[in-house]
Amino acid sequence: MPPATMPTERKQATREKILRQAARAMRAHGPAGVGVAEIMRAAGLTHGGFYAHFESKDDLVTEAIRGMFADGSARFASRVGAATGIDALRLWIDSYLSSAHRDNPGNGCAVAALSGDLARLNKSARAAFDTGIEGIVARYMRHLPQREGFDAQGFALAMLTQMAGAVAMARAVADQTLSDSILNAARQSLHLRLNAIEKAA
Amino acid sequence: MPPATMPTERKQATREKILRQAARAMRAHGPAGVGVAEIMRAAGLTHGGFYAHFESKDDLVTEAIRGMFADGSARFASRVGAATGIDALRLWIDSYLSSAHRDNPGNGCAVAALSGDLARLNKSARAAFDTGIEGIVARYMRHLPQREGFDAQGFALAMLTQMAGAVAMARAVADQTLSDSILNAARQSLHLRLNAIEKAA
DNA sequence: CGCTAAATATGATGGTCATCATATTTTGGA
DNA sequence: TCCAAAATATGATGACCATCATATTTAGCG
Repeated sequence: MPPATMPTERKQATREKILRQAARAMRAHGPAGVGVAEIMRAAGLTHGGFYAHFESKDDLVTEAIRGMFADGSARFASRVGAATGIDALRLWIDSYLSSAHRDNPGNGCAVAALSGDLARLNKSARAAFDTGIEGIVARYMRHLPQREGFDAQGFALAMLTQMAGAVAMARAVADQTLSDSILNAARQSLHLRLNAIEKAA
Repeated sequence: MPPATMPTERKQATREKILRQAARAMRAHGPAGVGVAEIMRAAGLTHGGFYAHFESKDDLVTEAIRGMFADGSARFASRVGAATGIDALRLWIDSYLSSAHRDNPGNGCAVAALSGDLARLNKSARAAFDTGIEGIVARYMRHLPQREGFDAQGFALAMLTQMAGAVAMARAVADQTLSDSILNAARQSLHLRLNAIEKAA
């Protein structure tokens, strides 16, 4: 009989299946826009067993947010490949500000999908979000020059808010032409700024 | 007896009181995060009379969004005063990316407050949002140079997504220092871009 | 093959919400 | 002062949701 702190493999797998579906549904419909029963159904289970895996829905939200940022980290690595420095960021920007990302919030960036909801979530969810954002900023900074007179952290933050804001707004508007213009404008703007950084090297 | 198409003044005033409270509460807690009863209570009424003023909650949401953009237009004029051109935009950026705006979503910009929720709202609410965004872009463009080789509309869109994204993220994070850094980074970034536009004149 | 504990399912409970039918109050004119 | 119509209030209905108590199923071990 394994102790309670060492869950069996089946339970662990089920927990991860729930988390995956929760992360997808919450990015698509908002944490409050999806019910426990629906998540469990998507995971191929029924609603009652939920509390064997999570203390509460709030607990699930927090864990799902952590998972989203982990996914995002993997996505960055996969999209950027072997590129480094400004070139890596250029690849990432084009992938992020794409219609594919806009049209698939369930598998996309947590910041773009959830920024609006987070102010209404509890402390632990917001702490998980903070940690995730700090991770993203650190990642961007690794690809930015560290030199006098250039605020790499400030640039990373501005870049992230620009990208997430653009995708959120591109999802919000109803008119597709306007939506495409939003993505293109942000992409253009970021490439210009990266060119300026490179030239000033 | 006035015809139904000419509402009495009292009814009109009540309708506007409801709309004002709805706009405030929805920006603070999201359209789905506030109930009809709560809005009516904030307006000094009880929940049942609501349907004498609005067809449905969705109808209220749409009308409230329209009102938020009208407020935003007035706020821009008031903050910018007599300034024009890039100087006007500089004043607006500093006002928008302030802790005062971040800490008061109920009276702030609809784009920053609602972008995340809009993808989940119905068609008419999203159409009202589109119209509002087009108005903002037109306003920004009036203060930008119209010259060859400069995409004023693109810049206006990029500026709006940067600002709204930064405020949304500044509201989302729990750590106040990080939140302040986000606002400062976006402000810095926008001022640099405006300086470049001015210098290239 | 059968037993035990873990894992999952069923069904219920209390709460909240939008909506609406009906009742009461308020207003402005005779 | 009183009345009709408009404006607002009361209370109910059905739907949905998180949570939980209890029942059933499944997996591994003897």
